[in-house]
Amino acid sequence: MTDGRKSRRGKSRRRQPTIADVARVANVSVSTVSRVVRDHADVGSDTREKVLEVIEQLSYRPSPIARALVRGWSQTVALLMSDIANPFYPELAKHVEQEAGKHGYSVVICNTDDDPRESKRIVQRLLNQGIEGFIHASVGSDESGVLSVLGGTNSIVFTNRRPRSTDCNYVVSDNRKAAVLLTTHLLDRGYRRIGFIAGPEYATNATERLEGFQATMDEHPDTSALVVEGDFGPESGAQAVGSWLRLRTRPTAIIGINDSVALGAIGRLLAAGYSVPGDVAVAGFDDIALASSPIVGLTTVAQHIEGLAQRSVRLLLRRLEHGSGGKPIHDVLEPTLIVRRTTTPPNRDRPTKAGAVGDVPRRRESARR
Amino acid sequence: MTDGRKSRRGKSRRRQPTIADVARVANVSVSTVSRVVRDHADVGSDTREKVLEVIEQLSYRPSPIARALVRGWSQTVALLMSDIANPFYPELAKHVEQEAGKHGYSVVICNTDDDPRESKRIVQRLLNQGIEGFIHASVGSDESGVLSVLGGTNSIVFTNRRPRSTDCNYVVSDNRKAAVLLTTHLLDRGYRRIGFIAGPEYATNATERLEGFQATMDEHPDTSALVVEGDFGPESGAQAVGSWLRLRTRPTAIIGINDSVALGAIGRLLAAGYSVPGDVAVAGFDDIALASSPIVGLTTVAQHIEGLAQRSVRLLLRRLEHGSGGKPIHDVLEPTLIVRRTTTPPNRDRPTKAGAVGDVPRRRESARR
DNA sequence: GTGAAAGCGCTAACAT
DNA sequence: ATGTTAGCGCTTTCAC
Repeated sequence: MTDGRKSRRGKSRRRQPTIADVARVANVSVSTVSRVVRDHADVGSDTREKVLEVIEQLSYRPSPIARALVRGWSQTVALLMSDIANPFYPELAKHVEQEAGKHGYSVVICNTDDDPRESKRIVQRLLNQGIEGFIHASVGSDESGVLSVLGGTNSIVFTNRRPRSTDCNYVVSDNRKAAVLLTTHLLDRGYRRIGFIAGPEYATNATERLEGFQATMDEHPDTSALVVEGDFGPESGAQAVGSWLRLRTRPTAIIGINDSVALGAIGRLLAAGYSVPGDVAVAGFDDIALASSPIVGLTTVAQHIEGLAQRSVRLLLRRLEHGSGGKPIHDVLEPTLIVRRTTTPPNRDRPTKAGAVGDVPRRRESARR
Repeated sequence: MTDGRKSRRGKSRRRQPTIADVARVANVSVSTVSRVVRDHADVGSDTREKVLEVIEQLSYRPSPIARALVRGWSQTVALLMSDIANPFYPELAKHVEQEAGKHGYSVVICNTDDDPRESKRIVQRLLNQGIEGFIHASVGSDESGVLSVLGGTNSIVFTNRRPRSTDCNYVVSDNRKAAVLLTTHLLDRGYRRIGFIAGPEYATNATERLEGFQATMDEHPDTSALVVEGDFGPESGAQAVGSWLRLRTRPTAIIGINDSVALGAIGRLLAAGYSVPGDVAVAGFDDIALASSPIVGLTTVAQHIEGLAQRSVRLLLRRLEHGSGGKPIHDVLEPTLIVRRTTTPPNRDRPTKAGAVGDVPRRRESARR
């Protein structure tokens, strides 16, 4: 039964033309068509011409699945992150997607919720679906689990959060230094009692930032540091502020483990009637888009999200395509301090009377009503 | 040559065990293994036991590629959006991903930049990679192009923006009504001169909102409406405000086509020395997470992002799995007005003196310094 | 330069 | 209940 017209699955998908169809119509063999498609040499120019014509006419396109089956790859990588709702990640994802697209790869995006079991499951499922490579932007305690499922370290690069194992490929920014820059800035501005809203212990970017902060504070005996732990969401920023508000000796400046947390902190401060930066200065990390909005004008340390994304993708694809080329690569980018309004009080000698985020000299009395 | 040990490609990938390996070790046929794997009936419980054991032992996992090839599907769908950096989309994506994951599907996320040519290319590439279904959250003028590449309407559902063609499956919210609700709210609050920062004409959600706005304004002769067009980004909000600021008769309330635009508008207002809502009220659409932050407290109309996502996914999977079950489905969700601070001036009779976003009664004089 | 044929790893008739 | 076998659409030796 070489008819080839077996009954198909229930779906009445219009059958796509196959390489065999092209071959038949063009009156050549499938291998010739295959050669043409793959731009292989050894094809008579007139033959090639004709085949190309038929391909066009039938609007044939090679099946990626079949190709993947026989060649062993799928041109798809996955981007793992703890929470896509955290603004940092979409920005990262955007650039990852762009860079991967340039190389003909698609990107699957997955949330891990920082749950090790879930991460493992996700990786399994993705592997099952033929995903070849992974960019993990949120390693936490799931590291070894993921690595074991992957059966190695050659199809994954970590970014944003450095993995524990030094055996892995990763692209991160120098978080410790970022914290040093930021803390120094605050100290220079005269702040002495600084609150630090830390991240979870399993996240190395968080612990490195905390370390940089503490080291810097330790160098200045006349300062005092308050540290509370949170996750990376705005809520934990709000909670931290809530706990500090009850203290007699509140911090005069606050650092959030990232911009989202800082924003959460600011929200809570405003809600409680404090002005930022009039009463309390606030800063974060990452430089998400919102940080530069006049609404907030958040002082922060830029992570160069685009660079992180591009380098991660390139590194991954290199690994994927040229195999395990020797030692793992560790790419560490320089952070940049960006000073904005939330650490720049209008009058640095005394708190403002009415200050609030967005409060600046007025140009007119009012709008018409 | 049934040896099966042909020389593999350059990559020294550790060969994964195949179904044949399992069959050999377990001393059964491949079909039996296949049956076990697929949880098919007609397998002796002891045989099944043994096979399972071998599978475990060899840590065998069926190749998704081969499976996709023979079955014709890949368990992967794509989510198309104009710009993942626009906060609305990550929130949508998150829920889409969650819902799809529940059904064993992965989601590929792609940016179209609202570029018809690019959209078409993307869909082609994805199709080439074996993606089965599409959720298009940003149809614009690319509709017919995409549809033609897809060769039909059965593997795509539109959401967020209604497609032109009524032949398509879509899940959207009632944007016209949303605008009516919002405009009415503003009118009720006493605002008469209202600026509307519209979206591009190719986006139906934008035009529907505009239409609802204008219809409502038309019902009140004592009002005046200003409309400028923008895209969906904060920048266009800022620009619109910029242009209105030069007018003698500025709007006293502003509606952004979405929350991002509204935020951009607020930013510009603050930067120019106006207070929100003291001098100008501002509102948006969508109710992104940030809208509810105390920093902004943005009045908006909720789109119920989660519902949109869930219904879209379910509809798509139903279409994908049960084929073209009759007529296209049009799912329209009810919007909800959410009134917050940006349309609730502290004192409604006259503009406040020092008001600004985040300005509320203070509890203490100041923080210590 | 071109074609025939053997798979890639799996599923689904069709036997038995 | 289990095995045999013919493909899925493509790539890739190996002949001619």
